[in-house]
Amino acid sequence: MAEDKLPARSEDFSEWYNQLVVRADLADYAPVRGCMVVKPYGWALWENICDWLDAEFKKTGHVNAAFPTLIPMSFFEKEKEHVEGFAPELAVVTHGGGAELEEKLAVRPTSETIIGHMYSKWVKSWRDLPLLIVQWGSVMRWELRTKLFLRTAEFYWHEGHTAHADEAEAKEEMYRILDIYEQFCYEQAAIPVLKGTKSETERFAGAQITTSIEAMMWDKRALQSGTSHYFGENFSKAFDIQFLNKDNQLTFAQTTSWAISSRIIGAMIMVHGDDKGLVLPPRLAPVQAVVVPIFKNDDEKAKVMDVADRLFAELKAANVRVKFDDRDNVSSGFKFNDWEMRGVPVRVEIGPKDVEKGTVALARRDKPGREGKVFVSQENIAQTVGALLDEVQAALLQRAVEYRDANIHNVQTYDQLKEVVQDGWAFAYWCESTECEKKVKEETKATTRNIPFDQPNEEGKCVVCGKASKRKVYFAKAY
RNA sequence: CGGGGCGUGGCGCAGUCCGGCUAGCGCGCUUGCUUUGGGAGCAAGAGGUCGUAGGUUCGAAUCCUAUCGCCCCGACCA
Repeated sequence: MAEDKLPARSEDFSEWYNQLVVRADLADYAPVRGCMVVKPYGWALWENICDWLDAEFKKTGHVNAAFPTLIPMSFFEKEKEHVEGFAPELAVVTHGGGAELEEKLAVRPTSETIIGHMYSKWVKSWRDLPLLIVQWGSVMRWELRTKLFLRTAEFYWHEGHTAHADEAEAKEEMYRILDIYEQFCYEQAAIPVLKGTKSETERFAGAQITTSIEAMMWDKRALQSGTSHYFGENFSKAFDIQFLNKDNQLTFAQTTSWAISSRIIGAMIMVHGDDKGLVLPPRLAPVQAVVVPIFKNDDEKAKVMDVADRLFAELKAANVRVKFDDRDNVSSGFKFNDWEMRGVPVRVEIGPKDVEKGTVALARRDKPGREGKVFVSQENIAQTVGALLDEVQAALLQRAVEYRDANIHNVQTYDQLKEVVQDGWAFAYWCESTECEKKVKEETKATTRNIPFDQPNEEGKCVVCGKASKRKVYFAKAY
């Protein structure tokens, strides 16, 4: 049954990923080039991600709204850098109702322009600020090479767009959101991320400052997992977002935008997954525990089902997201493998021997095979499972932190840098010049990921050119 | 856009060079019986105008022409 197994993660990481996404039932290939269909299981995972973030945004004063999918082409021309950044990947609607349109419409690749246009109508007084709006939806970028969740032509996300009266407040907003993203990654997704500022070349088209969280995948490549931008007056000038301040002076608003996309699902796959399939962090897993009954004949079945039903009900009553696998057309061995492929954190196995002894077998997904299996009492099953879920959540994060830290290397020389980025991340002083950054990219394919905020106030030498430099940056090959 | 590969039941493929009978195989699917503590077995079934259009021929999955699409590697990217 070799064809039932995934390709080994260590043999062909890319193929492992491609097959895993489909076989874990997260998504399927759509009939449109580069697009995916997110299946119910994948969407349930996405909803759990969105629910947590949505609650945090609301706690911090944000509100949700919806803007159109289609944006007049002329809007893109208003901000020079923005149009240069996005024009190549726009999908454009040229016809409507059977006739050619007078003005072509772009399918939104991001919504700064149309939201900027509306903000100019809505912002007249300092009393209208801050304006803190989040849009949940999808956007489209005509990517040349796509991969499910990581880079598809259409992807799902939330995009926050805020307008503020002054610079300090806008910057505070940018950092506040980045902190929420960081907290989400550590506490919910069990993905350790590194916060920092993007270099000028890696900056969002039209931003003055782009901050990001960067995560290390299992193959040690970096994945930008969330971004938060400060625009200064770039967009408010382009779209004329002006208000009268308390001193009756006409002032341009300060704006920000920020996003986490469905790409974060790709990050979870590539950080936690193993040769048996997906491994989901308990807090976000659509199914946290699955009950698998095991029996040989009708007599056993009756006894086992009776207990399994009871345990299932207890777990459900304790608000564990639990599933009862009562399929009678597949063997229990098949079910074990099936739920492992889907990444369910805890499996509760109940067979005739357990019924006799008053036990169940608990298998934790992060430790496959016998190592992760323990027999526990049926008493207080919800408590036991709940504690195990917490343990798995913590173990996943710890493993990911250790892996990340073991593969980031401080480097002093350019030769060291070149070697390290072949299979890891390099952390080094950099003079922040585009030339040095470009040289590294051309010679190693590694790019600067971000410059961490908190750095000791020390002076070093740029790892590329040797010039005096104050801050260190992460270099890594990125997705 | 440059290089490479591929379109044949739901999926993965064989057959194409060298045209020939009713287009095969594995997985999956349906039904039945036996099974179920790590990917079960047997039996009987359902399912294909061979990417599309045209041409050559007594006869085309196979040869010719055109066309569409997909995948992989590179350049670009959340």
